[in-house]
Amino acid sequence: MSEDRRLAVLRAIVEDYVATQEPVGSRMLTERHSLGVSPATIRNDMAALEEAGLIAQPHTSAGRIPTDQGYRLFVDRLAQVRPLSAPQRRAIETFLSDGVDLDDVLGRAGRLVAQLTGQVAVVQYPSLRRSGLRHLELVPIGVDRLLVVVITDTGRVEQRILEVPTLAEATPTADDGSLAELRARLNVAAAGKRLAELPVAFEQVTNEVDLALKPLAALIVATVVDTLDEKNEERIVLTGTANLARASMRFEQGLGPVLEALEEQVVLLGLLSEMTHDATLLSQAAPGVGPVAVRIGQENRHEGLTEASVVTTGYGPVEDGDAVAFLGSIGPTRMDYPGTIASVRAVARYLSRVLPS
Amino acid sequence: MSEDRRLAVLRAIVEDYVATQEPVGSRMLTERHSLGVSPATIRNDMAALEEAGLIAQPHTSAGRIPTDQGYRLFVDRLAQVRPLSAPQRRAIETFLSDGVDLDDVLGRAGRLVAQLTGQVAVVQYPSLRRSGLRHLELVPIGVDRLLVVVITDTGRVEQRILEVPTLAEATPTADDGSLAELRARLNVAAAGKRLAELPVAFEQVTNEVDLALKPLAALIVATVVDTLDEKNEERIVLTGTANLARASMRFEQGLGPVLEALEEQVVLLGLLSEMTHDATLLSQAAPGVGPVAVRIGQENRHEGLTEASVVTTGYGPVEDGDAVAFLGSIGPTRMDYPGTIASVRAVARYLSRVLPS
DNA sequence: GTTAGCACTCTAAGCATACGAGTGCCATTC
DNA sequence: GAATGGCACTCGTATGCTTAGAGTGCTAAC
Repeated sequence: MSEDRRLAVLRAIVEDYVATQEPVGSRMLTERHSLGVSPATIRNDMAALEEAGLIAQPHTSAGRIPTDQGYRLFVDRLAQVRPLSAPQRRAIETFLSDGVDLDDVLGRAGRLVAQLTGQVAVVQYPSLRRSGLRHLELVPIGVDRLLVVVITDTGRVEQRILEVPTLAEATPTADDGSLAELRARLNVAAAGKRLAELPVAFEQVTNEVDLALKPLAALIVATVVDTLDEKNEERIVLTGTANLARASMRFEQGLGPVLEALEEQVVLLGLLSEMTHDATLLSQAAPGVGPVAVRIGQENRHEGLTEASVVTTGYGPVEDGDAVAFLGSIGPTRMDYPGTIASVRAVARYLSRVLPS
Repeated sequence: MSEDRRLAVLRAIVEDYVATQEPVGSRMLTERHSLGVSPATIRNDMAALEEAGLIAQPHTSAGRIPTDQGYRLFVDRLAQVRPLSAPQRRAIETFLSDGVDLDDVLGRAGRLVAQLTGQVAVVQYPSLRRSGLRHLELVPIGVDRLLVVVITDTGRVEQRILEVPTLAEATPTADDGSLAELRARLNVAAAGKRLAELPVAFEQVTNEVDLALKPLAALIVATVVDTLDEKNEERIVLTGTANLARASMRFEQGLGPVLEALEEQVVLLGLLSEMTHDATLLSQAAPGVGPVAVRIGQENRHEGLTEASVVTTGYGPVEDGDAVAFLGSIGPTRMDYPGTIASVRAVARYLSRVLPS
């Protein structure tokens, strides 16, 4: 009994099932794929595959469908990379480079992935902590408020309004002059640093600065640090939710749980960060391209996502082996893995190229 | 035949149908509501209501369900305002005031509406054109780029990166000094103006400024104007899409079309702006509260929304009779209109109060 | 190791029946 | 004239039954 043919059968089952959405039997298989053997032989192989937990039958007299483990094996060893067509690539590139700012570019990236994969796209904004600070701006508003604007080298802009009831009293000289000084000092201190390193750098500034400015400086530093707080630092865009509805029949339990899971950004963020660090899930790191991570069905620890698979990859500059941000596609376990992987990877690559440098 | 009782019957039908999701017959009606008449009488009334196009029966031997026009009449004349409970109000207020910045506050508002109504919430960011400019910031990036940050008095921050290949040449003095001057001039010119009026004000600055700075100034002005361009100026957040799935059975045609419609921001924006100007759809403008607009089923011109109703109201400061932005809730035609209206109105009110002033 | 044949299983589809909720109408009552 | 009780009628849904077909597992032959 040839091991190779068994795997060929598994691949055929996965491909057919993904294409037709229906359990595939031994006869169909021999008809559609030229395996060179009879249905009976296939049946034997299928029995073995089922024994190995790679396929299963929904009910006794139905064809086979791949299990999560079957998909896993398919993705890891059987899937053939199918690069996008040249026109597709060009479309991606031009569409992305038309973006006017970060919001726009990431929005476009999401729409691209959603359209290419026919699934839900998820795009994570560049991590604040891993970004560098490009500029810190302080804008006084009225008499007792201060707008703190943080601009990263990845193009993210975060702002926070600061109530400074003591702005006028404690720093009577805090006209634009001394505020400008403070701004200049902070910017110098932050130059070239990553945002995660800022607290330390800023502390020094707080110490060096005029006594009168100290409380204000401390407040500003606290705000910036708070802005970088784990909870607030990540931001995610979802696109293509409508695609889910079109594929709703593919979810046994309805898409309620799936939508719920997707709506909880916490869940998504957890998922993404897990996938980043889980090396065993990384698949086919082609040369020159970041690895693509795939999570299949139950591998997502989340209850609402047991019937879904997630395909992600990093984009943007890579630092310390970790990419700055991630994007991916989410769909039913029975998805077109090669196509999804190719799309996600392509968009990520062009996105990295287009992003403000 | 009492006209009053007929309307009472309509109200009862709407309320029962919304509650049970099933066509309501004459018997049920007499059992659940004390109308003081027999089923036979109700049947006569129902025949009249059907004649008037206010109710219909899905099939010959089923109960009646309200038509879009039936809901319309219910909303306009029969719905009783049901204010939220005191704890609910307090919850809204505290939850909203915990927001740290505009993004956060509007996100919270969306989640509130979604949770209160059990439907999809839509929140429009304060219109840029109707906002005032609080501050315009110019940040040089590298040698040939300029980051233009526009901060409105409604708390919105929009940024755009400007490629200025001639920054170094055309304005060799364009160190921080002359840039600061330009910034100062622009800010002075813009003081107190609404963003829509900026182009005119800025043109003057462009004329007054040093010859060397002119091209740069023109470029900046063009960028700001472009940022305010109709297409880019509006931004919308959707929340609670998962709620749709839970109510998916209420949409005959599945929620595919609905999700598609919601995902097209253009559609939503059109809808919102139409509703703003369509006075005939405004319902019950209670004293001291902005009017709430309701669109029912086919009244939404959009194909995907024929089975959906939209409830919106303005929030934020009112200028020239128009609110600065809108928020609302979208659900199946068979929704709890009084509840939805109350929730939307309440959140809008507190939102207006909490927003940065 | 592969194949053909065959009995067996189980689902989906079709169909006929029965049930019941609800209506419309008419004759009757107040 | 409005409200009511009674009654025949409609029609969708649930139920039970049968059938067709796809697919399997097993065994014996190649």
